[in-house]
Amino acid sequence: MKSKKTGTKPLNRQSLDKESVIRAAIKLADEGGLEGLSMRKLGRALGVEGMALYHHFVNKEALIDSMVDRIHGEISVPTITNDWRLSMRERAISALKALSRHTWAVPIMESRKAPGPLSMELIDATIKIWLKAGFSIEMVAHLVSVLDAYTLGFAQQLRSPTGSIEEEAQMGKEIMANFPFDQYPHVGQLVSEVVVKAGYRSMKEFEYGLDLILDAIARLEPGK
Amino acid sequence: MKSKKTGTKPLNRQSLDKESVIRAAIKLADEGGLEGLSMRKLGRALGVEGMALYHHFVNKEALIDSMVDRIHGEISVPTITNDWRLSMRERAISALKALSRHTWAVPIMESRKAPGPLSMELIDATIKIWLKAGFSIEMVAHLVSVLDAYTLGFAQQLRSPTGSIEEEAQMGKEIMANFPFDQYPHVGQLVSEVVVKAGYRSMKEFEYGLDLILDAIARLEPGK
DNA sequence: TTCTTTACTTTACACTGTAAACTTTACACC
DNA sequence: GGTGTAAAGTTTACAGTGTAAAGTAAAGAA
Repeated sequence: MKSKKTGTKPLNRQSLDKESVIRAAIKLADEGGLEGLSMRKLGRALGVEGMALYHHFVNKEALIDSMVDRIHGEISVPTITNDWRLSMRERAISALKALSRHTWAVPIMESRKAPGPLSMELIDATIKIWLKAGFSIEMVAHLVSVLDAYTLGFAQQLRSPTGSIEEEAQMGKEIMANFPFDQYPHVGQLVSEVVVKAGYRSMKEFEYGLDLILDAIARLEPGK
Repeated sequence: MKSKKTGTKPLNRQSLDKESVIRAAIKLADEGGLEGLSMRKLGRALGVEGMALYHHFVNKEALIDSMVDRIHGEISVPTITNDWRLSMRERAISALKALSRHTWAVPIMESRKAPGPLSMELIDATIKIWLKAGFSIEMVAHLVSVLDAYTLGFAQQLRSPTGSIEEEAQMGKEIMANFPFDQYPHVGQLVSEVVVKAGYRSMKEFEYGLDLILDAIARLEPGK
């Protein structure tokens, strides 16, 4: 508490480093969801007591912040081209892929208190492209909002309670077996004629809405 | 376990009924989020021990299923008119209002194992309108998907960690105060020129994207 | 009065996040 | 070397969680 002349900071032995903790935490969450991630389990996975993690993260929230930022980092930062449509299409598809790899992240992607550097990087590059395409800053806000909302919402809809695709297919059949067609005829039609098909709620389905929105934006392009 | 000739079912004294439990649970979740809702707290709010609730719901999941269905019930079922655009616009706005009243519900709206009757009612009526407008059932699947994804995703973005609007405004100022403008110039521009303004992330912002999508759909209308 | 059914309570258990105090280790400086 | 310091990891503890299992009480039927 008194003098601290030691300029060189002592970097003691450490079996834990932030990066590997975050990686292990994401792995656990991928397997068992966010509620399947506990500090003790995570510690065990790293060969350490749960409390040891508190030397690297002030609390679980901080750890989750880092996890979320790393997911943002998995979304490919759009490169500057003269084709904003292509850039944005790729960005959205990359985002959806990242989110479906880590469905636990979907509900918390946009609602963290402290946006990390990777997410800032991504959003900055995105805005830059819109501006380069000639849209006003107010317009850019609208465009980012609508595209991110659609992507996030679609990813949300992918989150099934079962998890695996096979289980979902199995469940779909069970639902069909005793579906009250007389009560909800239109849902019945949609389920039996469309939903049951493989590929529903797939990347193709996502791209349909994405292109619909991108087309609409293209019609707003300045100078068109 | 043997004979049960008693035709009249004995409805003993009961201080609890499903409906009021669900209402109280929603109130608790509105105030403290889903993670602020515990069986014991809910019991306390109802003047009863937490375990008493398990006579009305097999477990907490079942209770949450009921809560979610009730939120679906707060979304106004679109009425049949000859103007699908108006119906769908109202439906989406009503949905967003319901979701912003109950932000805890957003991440779990579409991912429940057992869709309740109120949500089935709503989706059935919605599909009916699309079909009446002349869209094919495959197309209806696309349209429902894109509109619900956008609505859900926008609601998701409304979920702030702080909760109250005032707190958010306060936080916005703090962020602005030491924002690294040199590092993320474009985000900086967007934040300082658009985000800070009141009304960003408001119903108006939602309607912008909504109309963009509805316009795009209108261009696909059969016979146009 | 006694029996049955149901609503609710009590007790218990394994699990959660994390505060506080402890032990161990590694280096800096004498 | 010895000594001091600080960080890394462990132990213990506490309040809170969902819920299984067993107990209690009250209302109606016989």
